[in-house]
This record gives sequence, structure tokens and C-alpha cells, in this order.
Amino acid sequence: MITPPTSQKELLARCELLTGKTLGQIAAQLTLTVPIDLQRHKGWVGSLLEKALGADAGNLAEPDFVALGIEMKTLPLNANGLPKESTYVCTVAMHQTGEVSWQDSWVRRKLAHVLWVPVEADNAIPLAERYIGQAWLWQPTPYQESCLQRDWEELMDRIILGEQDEITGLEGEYLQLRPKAAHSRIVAKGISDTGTMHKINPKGFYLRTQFTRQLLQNRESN
DNA sequence: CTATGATCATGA
DNA sequence: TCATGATCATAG
Repeated sequence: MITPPTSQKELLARCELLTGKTLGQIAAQLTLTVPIDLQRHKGWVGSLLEKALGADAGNLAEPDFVALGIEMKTLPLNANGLPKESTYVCTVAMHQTGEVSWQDSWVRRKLAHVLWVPVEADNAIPLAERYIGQAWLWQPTPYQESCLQRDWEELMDRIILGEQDEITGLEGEYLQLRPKAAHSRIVAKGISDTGTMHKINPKGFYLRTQFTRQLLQNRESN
């Protein structure tokens, strides 16, 4: 187990050591085996890089680097070097609905300070041969945050009205709400328009690739 | 079940 | 081709 970085500088220094390495090389250093593909190991790349960088939050609802308050996200890149998938942020909180503000929302806390780690994700490249790109730290600009806040407030308004089941991934310019569960039959507690609990399929917030593509493009300014 | 980490797979 | 909805693994 690698000790957590004690400073932002140390974290970035560790990232530099990973830049230009392959997933196979990193796995070898940690004595881990590389799966054939990600079909049954969807979170493998993220977990590998967390271990390599010394993330210590485990599966707690905390930023990956607890002391630094920094969340790490891998950014899967397609053959053109652009983000390939949306980025999961967190599940929608179904408790305390009606009294959550953007300022203390889970989404805002998660995205307050993010270490983005680009990783090749073109399926034509064997997993072990995929390269790590240069990671960078990001904090939302006031404009970016206002966009996220607007999407979040629109979605939360509907959830508070008990319309969570009607929300589709089509809504939200940069932040969307999509299913997030082991499968579509699992149920969680939700809230109806009358304020009573009922069963619904859990959903989570995701950043659209359009948003992360802009972050990648503007990464020098962050 | 909920949290962590995400990508898969299919329809449009 | 690409985004939405569905799904996979693991820990507690």
C-alpha cells in the first residue's frame, strides 16, 4: 500500500512518474495482473491509478485524497484523443430533498477539486498497452460552476417534485442524470410528489463528454 | 442496500 | 457513430 501524498506538489510529482507509462507497467510495479478486457472489470483502471497514486479514501464518501480534498477521475480517451465516456460524479441524494442547496451539494463538493488522469481507452489497444497521459488539477471556473449549478438545480427541482422516474439522460446541458445501479431491477427509496417514500431505480449524476472535452481542451488554463 | 470505481451494448 | 440506459466488480 502506497502512502497518501502529503501535498499537492507531491501528488503532481507522482503523476509525472506515471505519465507516458502503460497500464501494464504500472500494474507490474504494483504486482497486479491486467485483465483481458474491462467487460467484467469496469473500474479496474480507476482503481489501479488510485493505488499507484496513494489514494486513501477507499469506498468512503470522501475525496480520494482525503487530506488534500482532491478527487481523482480517470478520463478515458478515444482514438482521437478525446474523452470517450461520460464521467460519473455521484448518486442523487434521496434524503433531505427540499433543503439541499448547490453550495453544499454532493456534486459541488465532489467537483470542487479534481485530478483528471487521461488514459487511452480505444478498445483496439490491448489494456496493458494503453498509455497514461499528463494529469492535471482542475477547479471549476465561476462560469463552469454556474453551468453545473443550473443543470443541478433543474434536475433537483424535478426530483423534489417526485419526478425522478421521469428524468432521462436527455436533460441537462453538461450534468445529466442516468441510471446508476447493479441492474435495472434494483430499487431504492425515492420521494413522491406527496412527500411519501416509494421505490425507484437509483440514478446518478454524470458529466457529459462535451463538458470534459472542454476541460481537456482548456487544461493549461486550469 | 449504498458507496467506491466505471464501461458495456444497443437503438436511433 | 454516439449517447442513453443497463450493467459489472467489490467492500461494508
